[in-house]
Amino acid sequence: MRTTLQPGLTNRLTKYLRTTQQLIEEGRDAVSSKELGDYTGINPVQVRRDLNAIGFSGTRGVGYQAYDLVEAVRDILGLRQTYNIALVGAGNLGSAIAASTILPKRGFVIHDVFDADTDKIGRTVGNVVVKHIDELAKSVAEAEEIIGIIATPASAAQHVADLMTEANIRVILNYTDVLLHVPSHVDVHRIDPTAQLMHTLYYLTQAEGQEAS
Amino acid sequence: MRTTLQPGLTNRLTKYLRTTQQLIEEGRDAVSSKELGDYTGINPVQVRRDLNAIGFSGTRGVGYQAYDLVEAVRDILGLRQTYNIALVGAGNLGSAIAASTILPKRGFVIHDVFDADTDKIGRTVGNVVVKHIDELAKSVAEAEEIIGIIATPASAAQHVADLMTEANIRVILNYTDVLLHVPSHVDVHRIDPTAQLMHTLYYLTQAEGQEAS
DNA sequence: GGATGTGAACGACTTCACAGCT
DNA sequence: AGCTGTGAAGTCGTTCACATCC
Repeated sequence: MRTTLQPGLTNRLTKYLRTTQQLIEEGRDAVSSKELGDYTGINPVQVRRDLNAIGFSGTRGVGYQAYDLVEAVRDILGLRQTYNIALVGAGNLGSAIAASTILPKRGFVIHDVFDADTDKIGRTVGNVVVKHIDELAKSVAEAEEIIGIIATPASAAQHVADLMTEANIRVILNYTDVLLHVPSHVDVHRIDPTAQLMHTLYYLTQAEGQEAS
Repeated sequence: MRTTLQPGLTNRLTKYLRTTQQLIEEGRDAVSSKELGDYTGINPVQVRRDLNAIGFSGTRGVGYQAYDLVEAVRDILGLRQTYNIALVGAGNLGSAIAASTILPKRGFVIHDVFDADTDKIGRTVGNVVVKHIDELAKSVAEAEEIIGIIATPASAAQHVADLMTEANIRVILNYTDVLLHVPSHVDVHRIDPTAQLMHTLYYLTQAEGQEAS
């Protein structure tokens, strides 16, 4: 009986996963709920409740076994498989994304890179040769890609989104500034650094205002 | 009596702000709570409650006046001022960030760009001349910067974070993959595209598993 | 008709407090 | 001593349903 987990829980589990993976890289063996709470901004009690909810136990006085925790969460979230990604845009941003280690470490592989600029076709970005955007549909089908990243100039974003939709891409990561219009079965995620900034700055300026009292 | 808004609310307000601004760019005049809900993933009822909570009213049968809404939210969040940002890392990623329109549109200005590579010093990135990382403390003080962006290779990230902390930076946007250790008065935000991916893919694969029934 | 505004019930998250293991 | 595990109370967010107004 594999019941679907609640949205909030899956969200938090991914955070535990990322921070624990990184603590392991630092050589850590066990992690406490307090630590996970500090790094993720989630209440320690909530952390314990969540890990408990997925049937994972720690040892009192010590914490949770880091490696086991990672495995347990990956199992629960079904993150054992690798996903191929189609990246469109081979400029500065696209090159940076293709070269980054963040995606591969989490089981995502930039399998194809596309661009409309014929000068860029054939160049290598990351480990991948840049293809022309016209080949997107074919490549996406062949590599069974369901995730697309848009790292083009803003002016091309909607067009690329349309191409991706036609090619049966289901999830789009949008690094541009434009609001994409897509069918409801396609999930768009914006990478917007200001979202977090605005939120934080509100509290920062509030705090400053109160320091006078 | 300017009471501090609840965390959840400010978070949601920033989302309404961004999408409304972009709808305005598309020439839209009025927005409905349903639309805002669709684009932000927030329940329309919640949208109405939130706008109500900050004392902003729409017109029934029509929606909310887009321009007025933007102004109202900016007032409430105190986002009238402009913030200068210190960006460290003038490689592909740093260049892309400096050239992007996302930040300036929201009142953030990349005022200084730093790098450790002497070959890059003096080059222009975005509209800014790259300085050596040693000048960070001085520049940050002069421009009264409280926000720093780390767009360096992962190996340099912690060192840069230390420099920023010493220079009195209060908010750090971390584009690298490493877990930064900073004093508790410094806010670190990770730009991690996989966070949203993992969450979405969980539901996508769950749904596929159930299509058979 | 179409959208806002709002009461009421529900569910999720937070927090306190404390028992229990190592 | 330190950290997990958990009951219970309180707060916040979500959703349904429907009245209200343009």
